Amino acid sequence: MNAFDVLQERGFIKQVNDEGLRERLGRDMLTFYIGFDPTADSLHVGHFIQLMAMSHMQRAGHRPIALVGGGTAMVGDPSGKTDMRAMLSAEQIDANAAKMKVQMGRFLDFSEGGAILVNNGDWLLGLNYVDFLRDVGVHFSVNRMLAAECYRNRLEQGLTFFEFNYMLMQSYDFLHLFRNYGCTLQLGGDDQWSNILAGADLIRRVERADAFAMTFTLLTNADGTKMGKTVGGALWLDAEKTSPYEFYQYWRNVEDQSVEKCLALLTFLPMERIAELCRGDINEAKKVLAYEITALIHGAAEADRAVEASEALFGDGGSLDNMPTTRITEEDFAQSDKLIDLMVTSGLAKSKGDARRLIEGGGVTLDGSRVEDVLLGVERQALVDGVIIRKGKKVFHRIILR
RNA sequence: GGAGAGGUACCCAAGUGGCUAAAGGGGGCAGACUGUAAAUCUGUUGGCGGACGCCUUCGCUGGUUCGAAUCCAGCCCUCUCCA
Repeated sequence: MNAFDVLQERGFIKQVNDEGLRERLGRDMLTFYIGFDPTADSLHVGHFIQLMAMSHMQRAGHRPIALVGGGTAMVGDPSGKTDMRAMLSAEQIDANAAKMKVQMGRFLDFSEGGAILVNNGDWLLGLNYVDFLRDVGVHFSVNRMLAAECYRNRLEQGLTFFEFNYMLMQSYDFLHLFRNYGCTLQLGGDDQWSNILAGADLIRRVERADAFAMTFTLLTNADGTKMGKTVGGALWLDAEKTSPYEFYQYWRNVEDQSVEKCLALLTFLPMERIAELCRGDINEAKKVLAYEITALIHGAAEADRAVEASEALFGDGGSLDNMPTTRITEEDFAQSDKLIDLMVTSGLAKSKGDARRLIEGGGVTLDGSRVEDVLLGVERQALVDGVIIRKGKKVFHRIILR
């Protein structure tokens, strides 16, 4: 099946610069790339959707290049941002890039003849300023750049010349990959549209060759806000930063309206199967969604454990072994046996005041019974056996004295 | 460099001497209703102590005052117009 059709059917495609792309994807093996900013030490859901797209493309026979922006991260993309980004050191960027590659390995086959990983720092950092201006800078019209959507709000907030150059750097990346790997297609999030287009235009001008641009839909909730936000910030793909249980729960709680979209974009289930699932009990479809995504990111074993823990808490049966657990020591217990203190040490409450308010509001349960007394102490023996504190409907924590 | 406007809690935003831990909205958290969904309604949203209480907070540093987010001085930062 044509990779273009697969991506379109699944709802990935937002914009394409040239109608001829579909035909090319059906006829030739194309080399394409997506850039990833190594600004954090883990990928998140926003990257996830792009990795899925790359994987679909690779399965259809095209060659992916994953570009880590070690050079561009030194500047920071101003698109859609309201402030200049914090600048990262070269060491941080390298460390982040290394972690990201491991995560990408779940989606891409980096073996011989497969996907390629490159770092644009390799060619950007050594550029000569004047040469660059003469070779690349001449092809850019400041007037047009300023008119671009991606700079609009920055014109009000203030945009430094430093950041203004980001577009040239990313465009040069595309040109470089075209020259060295025959890369003719760049994919990315829709916020990258201007940057990607600029690169394709550069190739057309300098090399007189076809270059394609395609962007993906942003994963949003029904109300238009970005999906993948959690209390702690982003929903990370790294198990250390977002536990498989939390990850599973996030998808288990996705709003009904988004289930079908997420199944199409974030799992490899066949479209017929997805349609069938969504025609049935949407709540069951959501379980499949959560399981599939978790298995994709963390492996089937972790996904099973997340399901087990969830069933233990929300349904009957299942095992409690996978619940977030805090162990306290005899000294901790000697300091205080108060429930509110346990809630603070386990992270269920930000402060004692917070814990107290939660109890007063009737939001805390200890081993299944609602807590009424703010000053409640917990028995030593109960703690040795392990108590389960529940905050609200969904947040559980086990505490064991040891 | 010159002129003007402004910096208040997670965000937006009111407040211009005591009644202000600081209106209102958003967001967050919790309760009710549900399906671990959405929508809706209610409560809550600085810290510490059982409560009456105490401590810290309105860009920063000093000052005036019995008393300051609020008045004064200096400094830092942001925006707008001019150069």
